[in-house]
Amino acid sequence: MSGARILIVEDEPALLRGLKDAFAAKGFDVLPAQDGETGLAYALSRNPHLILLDIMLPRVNGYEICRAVRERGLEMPILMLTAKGQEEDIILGLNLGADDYIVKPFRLGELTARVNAFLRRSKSKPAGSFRFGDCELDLDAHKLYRDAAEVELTAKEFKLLAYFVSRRGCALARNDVLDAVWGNSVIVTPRSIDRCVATLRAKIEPDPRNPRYIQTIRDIGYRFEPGVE
Amino acid sequence: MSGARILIVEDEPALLRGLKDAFAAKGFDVLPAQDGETGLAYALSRNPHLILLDIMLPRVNGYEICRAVRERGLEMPILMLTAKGQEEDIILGLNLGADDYIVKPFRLGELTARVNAFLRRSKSKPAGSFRFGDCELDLDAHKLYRDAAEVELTAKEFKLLAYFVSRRGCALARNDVLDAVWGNSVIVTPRSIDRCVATLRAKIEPDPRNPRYIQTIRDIGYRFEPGVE
DNA sequence: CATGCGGGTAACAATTCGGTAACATCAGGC
DNA sequence: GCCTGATGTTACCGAATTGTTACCCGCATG
Repeated sequence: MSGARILIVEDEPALLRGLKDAFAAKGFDVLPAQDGETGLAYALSRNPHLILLDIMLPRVNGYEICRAVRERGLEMPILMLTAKGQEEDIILGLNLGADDYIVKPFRLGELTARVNAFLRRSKSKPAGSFRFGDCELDLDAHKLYRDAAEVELTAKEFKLLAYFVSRRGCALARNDVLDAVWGNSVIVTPRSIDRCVATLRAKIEPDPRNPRYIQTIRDIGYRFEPGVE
Repeated sequence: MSGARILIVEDEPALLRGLKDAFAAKGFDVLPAQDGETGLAYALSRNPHLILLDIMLPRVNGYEICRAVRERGLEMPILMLTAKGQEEDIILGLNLGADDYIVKPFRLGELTARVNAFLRRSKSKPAGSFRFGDCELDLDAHKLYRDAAEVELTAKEFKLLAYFVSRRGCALARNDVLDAVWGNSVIVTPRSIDRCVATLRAKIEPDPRNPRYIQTIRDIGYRFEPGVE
């Protein structure tokens, strides 16, 4: 998480300095702003990964900054940081597109934990690994393990399984699967899906004749259900 | 418009009920759980779009649920909801993969604003689900649950029920139903509708001979009435 | 060039779904 | 209360969908 660029907009010099030092010490790249105008300018021009935003600011207040940022389609997390603890203020802030609303005085530990929580979420991590039943799909290494033994998957099978995993629990129409796994430009018989599903089942299902993970929905397509073990 | 599915895990009956009613009134589909064990089972099997999680729970506590959910690669927002306001608790919760940590007592308005903020941010726009009586129709998974038990629906039945749900409370002429569910190109006997309605009733009505949800309007067609509880 | 493999198609079997028909029942008009 | 048309119910069958097996084509490799 280190290396993330955080914009901190806070007009009180002592607090701004404290926050700046604290986050810088944790390895963040801090962008400090002492008033609303420069804060907004930074938000729009420097593409911070996250914004800590005081509300009571000279020139442009935090609400306006929040709205302006969202109006331009920017979607980085915004954490409002303020002494105004009235419920209406909080709701207003959240409805303007803020993601969190932290009331002063706050503890630094909690603040950084919340910041990390948001950065963790916004960091896209398509890779990783996923476990279901006695299988583990390693998305980084492109490998499937079953009971700690590696199972060979062909490229198509892997892509299909990865797609299933990413949309677990959802009914997937044949056309969606075709678009996502085969690509919408290629022209293949829809039966190719069934074929590929069959080979996948043979490799991951405890009982391929009675599929448990890859269920078929007649007239629709398939659904991948890791389920509860 | 069907709403997002929210899992609420809370052991105090009064609070659970209050939250359930409040969110249901806002159009959410609420999945209530009174203890950690069922909460975890729901979280893993029912794919909620967001989880409200009490920490102090009988059997399995909120931290464990949170960790178990994240370990399986599930990424829905988790909002912890608890009386433990110590900074260490908050940090622990957030580091375990929770997205927000709300200290009791809290205001309902603030809670719903935070819930909305997270749902707004979640990228995919799921179709959501819809609850009526003891049934829940999951539009994403193409599944129907009745009393937490899955009921198998055929593709036609599902499409018909989904259409009914989308036009709940309206009188629906046979021709409208035919166009919407069968497609205006296919030519079928109007009786096919009755047939399909009959099988649907058998699956969702408490007393299929005295339909409560799918009412027939003589000489017109049908009307789906989820009713109030 | 043979060989092996990935993966797509074709053919066949098994299953299920959904339409239709036929009969029963119900509701409303007279 | 009877008649009539509309809807509920049941049974059945054709057809479409999917599972399964076999085969073929293109490509990489030695």
